[in-house]
Amino acid sequence: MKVNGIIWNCFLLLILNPNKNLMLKEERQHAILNEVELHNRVLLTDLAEKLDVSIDTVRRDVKELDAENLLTKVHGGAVSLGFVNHSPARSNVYALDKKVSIAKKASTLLRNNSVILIDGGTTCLELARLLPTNIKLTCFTLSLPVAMELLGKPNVETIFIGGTLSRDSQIAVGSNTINALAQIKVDYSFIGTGYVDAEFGLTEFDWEVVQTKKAVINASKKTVLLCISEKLNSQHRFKTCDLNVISTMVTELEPWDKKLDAFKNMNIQLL
Amino acid sequence: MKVNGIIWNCFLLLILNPNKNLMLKEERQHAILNEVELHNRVLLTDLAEKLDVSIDTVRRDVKELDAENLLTKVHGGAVSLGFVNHSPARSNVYALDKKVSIAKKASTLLRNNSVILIDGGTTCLELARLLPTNIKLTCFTLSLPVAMELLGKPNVETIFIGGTLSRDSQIAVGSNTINALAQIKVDYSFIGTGYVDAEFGLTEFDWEVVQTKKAVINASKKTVLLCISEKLNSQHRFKTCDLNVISTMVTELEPWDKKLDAFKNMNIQLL
DNA sequence: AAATATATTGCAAAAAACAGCAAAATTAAA
DNA sequence: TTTAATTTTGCTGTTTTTTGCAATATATTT
Repeated sequence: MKVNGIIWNCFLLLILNPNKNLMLKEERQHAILNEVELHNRVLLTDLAEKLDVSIDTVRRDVKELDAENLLTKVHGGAVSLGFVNHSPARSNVYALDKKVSIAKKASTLLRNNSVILIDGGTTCLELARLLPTNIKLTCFTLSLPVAMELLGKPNVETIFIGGTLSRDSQIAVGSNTINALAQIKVDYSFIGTGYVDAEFGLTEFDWEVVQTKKAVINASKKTVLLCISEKLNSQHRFKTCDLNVISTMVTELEPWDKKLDAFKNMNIQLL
Repeated sequence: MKVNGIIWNCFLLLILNPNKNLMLKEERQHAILNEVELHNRVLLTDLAEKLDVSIDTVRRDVKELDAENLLTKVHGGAVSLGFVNHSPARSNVYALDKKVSIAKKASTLLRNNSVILIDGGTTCLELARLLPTNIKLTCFTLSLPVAMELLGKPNVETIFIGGTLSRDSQIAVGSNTINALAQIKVDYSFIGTGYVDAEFGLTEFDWEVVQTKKAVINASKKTVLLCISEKLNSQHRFKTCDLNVISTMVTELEPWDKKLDAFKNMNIQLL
């Protein structure tokens, strides 16, 4: 009788479990936070689809997370705190240790008197922070936080590429910026990306950011992509470029890691 | 894989069930804790099933464990302690000092759809911070901190004038900046100054900054000087301009204050 | 100004939490 | 061993929380 009940429950479990992906609210909010930290910006509709709940639920979750100061709710979506919060204390950068290791590896590419360009995003910001102090650099940037960081480096001459400022990415965008970029050619540009896929290349959430990144790539002899492995094999709406325009890709993984297999025969230096 | 786990649980249940009476409360709570630590989260219903006790019992257990701070009880289940995010709890408390009154007075000059330029310096930064939120503005700036501040204003479109960044003043300077400024004409520019004197005009410590400020003044129909009274009647090496090119001077003093006597018959609006 | 997208609000169904109570199990004492 | 006291457990009905839906309001874009 009792055993019958157990068998019955087992049966039910077997039948029903694959269908229902039951999720705790906390778990869901955790996933949302993760997504926001990873991509800096997400749409409520995308979240709802990904988590398989109604948009209302996602909206309520985001509202709560915003109230707890864990992210910033914006019209139609949410952005990470780091993007609107200009506090020098970046203790809450997502996957900071990975980004630090990426930045360290990337900085080995630098030579004395190199002319470089550093893009926006938390990984690039980390590079700016960890630039070696023993070599002289001329550094262009269009990111406000990166520029702030570079000002603290005595060995770096910083040139800000002006233009209309994008609120959430905190970088200069628009025609002005693109024109200014057209007039320079740097040795290396270090760029981040919202999403990267071996097949679809680099993609972004924001169309204007894509235009700017394209101009950045054109303004550099070699382009270095800084990207934590979590972003590999993801994609979004707007395409920046194919992977073959990237000279070097830096992740926190060892170059021979299996996760990088898809990128190995693509004429990209893996670091 | 998931199904295998379920089958395995069923099997365990069937085997172990006759012994279930041996399971003490403490033992059960230990099992719950184990499950939570293992999977970071757990549903009460799953626990009840797994441990073959009523949901109420599990609930009470989880409640106790929560009271002992061994896990965190949430609606529908429990999550491990490390799982819940401890909020960074940023406290954005910034003290409003005397410059606020200057900034407030200056902001009364603004009209809807005004195109303005805000210079660097702490007083100008305060203006950026206190810009009214109810009128739309297009705002140029060459100051990094001001730009950061402006990004937080939803009603302000911010354009950064690029150029080489000056380390100590945190503004863009140099030929690039001056060229860019030559191409715009704003309604109002709000500038600070290192030193001001009724006779000698505006002077600065830094030659490059002077060049930039000159270009700013040229790029504006009207120039507003923001200046705390402490700076009145002081001068330095490099001259920016005479006082007669200034349209409005804003101090924290009342316009009729005796300290402003020297500026009263100079065709300058005192605010 | 119209059209679209996003927010807000109220509501109802489902799930979960809670409080009180009685049966069962455990413990303590005779 | 038996009995009484205490704790634990499961059940019931009620309250609260969560969630999705629909209608309305607000915001954004064209």
